[in-house]
Amino acid sequence: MGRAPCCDKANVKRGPWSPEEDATLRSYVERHGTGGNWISLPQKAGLKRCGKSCRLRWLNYLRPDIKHGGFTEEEDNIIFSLYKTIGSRWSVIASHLHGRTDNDVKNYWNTKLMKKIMAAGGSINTPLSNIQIANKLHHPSPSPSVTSPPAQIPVMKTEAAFFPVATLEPSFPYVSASSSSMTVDEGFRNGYINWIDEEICFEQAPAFFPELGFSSWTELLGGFMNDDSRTILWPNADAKQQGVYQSLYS
DNA sequence: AAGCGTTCCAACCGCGTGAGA
DNA sequence: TTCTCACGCGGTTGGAACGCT
Repeated sequence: MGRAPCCDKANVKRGPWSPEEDATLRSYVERHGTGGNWISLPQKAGLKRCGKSCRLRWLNYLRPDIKHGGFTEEEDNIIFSLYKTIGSRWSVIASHLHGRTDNDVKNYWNTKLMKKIMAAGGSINTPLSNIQIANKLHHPSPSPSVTSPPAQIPVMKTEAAFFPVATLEPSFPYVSASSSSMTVDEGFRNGYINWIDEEICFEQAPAFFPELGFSSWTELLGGFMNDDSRTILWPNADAKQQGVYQSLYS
């Protein structure tokens, strides 16, 4: 059984928005705000649209602070840098670009920037995402893979247990400066590890590898490697001082 | 000018999350 | 504690616009 639809599809208009609909929505939101409820907004505003559709139209197109037009080189650099650090978390990336939406950034990346970078000889190595790690737990495979997992894998609750990303943000970016990077073995020896939940690290980790599809910590950490494949993109020192990181093999 | 393939982006879809009942 | 429901997100799709032959 599928998910219940958010609205009556038969009675709502779909497809491109007309200028009249744009005007109606803009006028309504400017006068009344969203009221914290997009679902009921279309009816109040007199639009035959799904609430989700209204929300998307407003956020991605009608909002007054939206920046339209081409991306600057500075924006390119920010997107590329963040993508390499955190992967396809478009809303986070967009939050670093004033006036850009996640949809904008995602489209720009998929249609232009990625090709531009590849054409320039760049490599696009992203961290092994939280979802990918968690996906391995729930969908173990014999051979490790760093390709994107199938969409919509229900792993989010597990993800939080593995990677306390929320604890780290907004100062989460890994540092890759040579002074802050080290080999995997050094990392373990020095007791910097890890992002992984304490209970799992200390009590369950060794048993996890076959199930996760990894044969070692090194393999798991491969997704966080620098381009030279020998050093880790390492979390910053602040996070360590905050006690977020604990020794695995101390 | 017509036909075809490609690119781009607005919009949709379905899921996880979190607030509140 | 459990359930419900709206929100926000990332992935995907459809079709208009564009470019090439």
